Amino acid sequence: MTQRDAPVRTRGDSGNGATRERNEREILAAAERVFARHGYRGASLQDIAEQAGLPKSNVLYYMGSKRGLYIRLLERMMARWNALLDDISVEDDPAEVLEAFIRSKMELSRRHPEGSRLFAAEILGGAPFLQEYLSGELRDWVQARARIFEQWAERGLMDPVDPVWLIFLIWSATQHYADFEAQVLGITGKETLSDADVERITAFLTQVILKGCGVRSRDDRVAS
Amino acid sequence: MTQRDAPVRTRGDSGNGATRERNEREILAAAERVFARHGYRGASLQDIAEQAGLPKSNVLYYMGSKRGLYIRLLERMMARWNALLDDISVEDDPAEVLEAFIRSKMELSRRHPEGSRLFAAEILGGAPFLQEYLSGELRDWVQARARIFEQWAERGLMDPVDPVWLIFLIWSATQHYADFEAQVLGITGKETLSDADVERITAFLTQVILKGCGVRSRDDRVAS
DNA sequence: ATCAATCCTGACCGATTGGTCAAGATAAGC
DNA sequence: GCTTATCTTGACCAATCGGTCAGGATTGAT
Repeated sequence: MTQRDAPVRTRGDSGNGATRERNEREILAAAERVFARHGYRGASLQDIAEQAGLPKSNVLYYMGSKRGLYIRLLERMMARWNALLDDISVEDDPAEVLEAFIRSKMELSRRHPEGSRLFAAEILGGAPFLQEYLSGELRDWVQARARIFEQWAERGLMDPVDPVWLIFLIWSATQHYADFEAQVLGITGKETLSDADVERITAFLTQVILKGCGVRSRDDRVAS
Repeated sequence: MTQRDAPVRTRGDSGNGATRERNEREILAAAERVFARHGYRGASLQDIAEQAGLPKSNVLYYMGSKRGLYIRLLERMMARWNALLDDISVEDDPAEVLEAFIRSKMELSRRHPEGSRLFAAEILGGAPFLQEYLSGELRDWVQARARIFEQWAERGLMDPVDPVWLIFLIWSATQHYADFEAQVLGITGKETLSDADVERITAFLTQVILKGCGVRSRDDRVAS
């Protein structure tokens, strides 16, 4: 019952510190795959350990517990997410902002499909570990964006659509290609989605959503 | 290893047949909840049995095996899905068809949120039980719709957008409110989505998607 | 070379997993 | 009232679960 100290590596990170780093990376990658595929309960440390090429004990040595490993993965994904949430202002061009919004979200789903699916599985299961984040940080972020969208609408730069539903629309449409990849591939008959496919999808979503919201570029504001 | 016959109830379904029916319904409902929340691997028969108010042995008596129960639930959900896939023709009005498409998909997600999440969890896990369905039946269905959308575009009734991406857009946007319910509620601060909320969301999606695809009603075809 | 800290892992733990089975309870047909 | 088929369930099984721990291997500083 004594607390096992997390190994603190103050110095000498070269040498075998490289092993540690590689092992941790391998474990995190394997765990992300397994948790994404089977959810928190359905994932087994044995499975994760095998995919990481390590004995199960070693996984626990590095990560402490299944729960801790899972939370660490969630936090890593939230960090990736926050990294692309730069501030926007009412003065920005709606078309540019929305396109950048769609594009960056699409890139995130593409660059980290397993993390995206891990997040999806967490929400699907009722978000037991993320409820605070959703109704706290993320909620504030959404509210802030929503207010800007409304101001754009007041200035006639876009239709007066409900900004929160708009954000959900963009999230769902972009996340779909990571979370439902199996469905997309099965229906299209492709084995993978190429960069060109993703580019076409991004362009399609941008076009439909911007047009659908009546977004006018700042340049042709006069010509309604 | 002898095959356990599925109890065949040829006659006398009244009387205690009602018990059977009620038990089966209860088990299926409980199983849908548990599988949706935790995925196939993460769900436990013990949990399902408790939620159904029956001993675990009884669940196995009715359903045979975990795998069989899961497949039965998937098939029930596919049946619900197929029930609203009525045929459409090039002669139909694109605006009407697309709105009905969005609306019926939205209603399905609302009426059977657990089933929707069960389906989502299956796809998230790589669709191990549904791959044939996806690359078979469903693919054909999508291709057929896609061809009609293209013909509408040729006739100038809508923009020449890629019809498959359009179908995915509608699927993702509507399914989002069931699958990511926890996120939607957390961010909006609501406890549930009311009928009025759903109606507003449906109207929003219809408006944005139809406008975004440049759908013109058959009536004002002349006035482009 | 020595010593202490860190790393690594096989053996093991109680709990839980999906599934089996035998035996008792219940109901229907004659 | 008896027989037969269906229903119900606690006891039980091997396998796997997350986690612990002792102790050997490895490493870096001196």
